[in-house]
Amino acid sequence: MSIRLSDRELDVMAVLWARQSGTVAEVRDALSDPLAYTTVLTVLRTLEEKGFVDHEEEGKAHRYRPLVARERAGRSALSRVVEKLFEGSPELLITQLVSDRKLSAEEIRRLKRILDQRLKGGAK
Amino acid sequence: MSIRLSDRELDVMAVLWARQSGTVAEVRDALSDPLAYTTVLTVLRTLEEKGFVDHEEEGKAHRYRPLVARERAGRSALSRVVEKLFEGSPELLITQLVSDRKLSAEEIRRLKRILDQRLKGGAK
DNA sequence: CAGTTTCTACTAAACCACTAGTAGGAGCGC
DNA sequence: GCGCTCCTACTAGTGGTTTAGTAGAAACTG
Repeated sequence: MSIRLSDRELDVMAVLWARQSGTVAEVRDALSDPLAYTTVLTVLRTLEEKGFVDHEEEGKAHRYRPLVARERAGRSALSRVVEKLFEGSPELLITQLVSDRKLSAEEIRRLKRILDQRLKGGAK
Repeated sequence: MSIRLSDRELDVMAVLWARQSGTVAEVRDALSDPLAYTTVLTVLRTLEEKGFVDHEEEGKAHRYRPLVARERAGRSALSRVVEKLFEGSPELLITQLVSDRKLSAEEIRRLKRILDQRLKGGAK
């Protein structure tokens, strides 16, 4: 089942993924855009409504936790991008990413190692 | 400058990228979802307003052409995904894509070759 | 305990995405 | 020419996203 997050929801989730959990005030402080307290609260509530986060009481405040892992959300987003913008070909996507030289030599070497492992143990 | 396409706009752009150009009727036929003629027209018009497509007269109809390349749109979308969902690390993204075993052994070998080339000639 | 701060719950307004209908022009078919 | 079809232009409604204000409870501050 695919995960769908709006831009702002994604910002908020990113904070929760990074910190494991957060109150409204904590999330608000961590966001790069200056938003009203109640705005952040509203976003968290809609995220909860959609089942992407949870909360427990902490004093009189609520502490929110992500219910979906960053990996799962990443997978979802990536599928969409591959599908719509890279003709369904992950290879094409990686090729473009690599040729855009956003990777250091060290990272490229690490990736080669990962590919090798996949080639060896990969089947199954 | 970053390119921003809504879901439906992306569907339409995908058709234009695939066919090089298209009239409203052609795009409509190529879309997988059954949309009203005027709906497709509206999407094309907003795309034009945003500067992502162009059109020329063709008889009494309009023939639309993409003004942005698929690569550029892909780059934009990918940056956002890397940023928000993979902690700014393209390497992490590729790692997940590869470990999700969406790639055949043949594709992995091709990728290794690309990485090698980047390692050799890569520094520019 | 009165004032201030901190919090949630509720409400709301602006904007955009998405969908499609209606009007009216242009051309074809007979 | 009359009707049918195909086309654009304009209009509009629904719903989601984003933002934030107001109300009122709870707790801290002196």
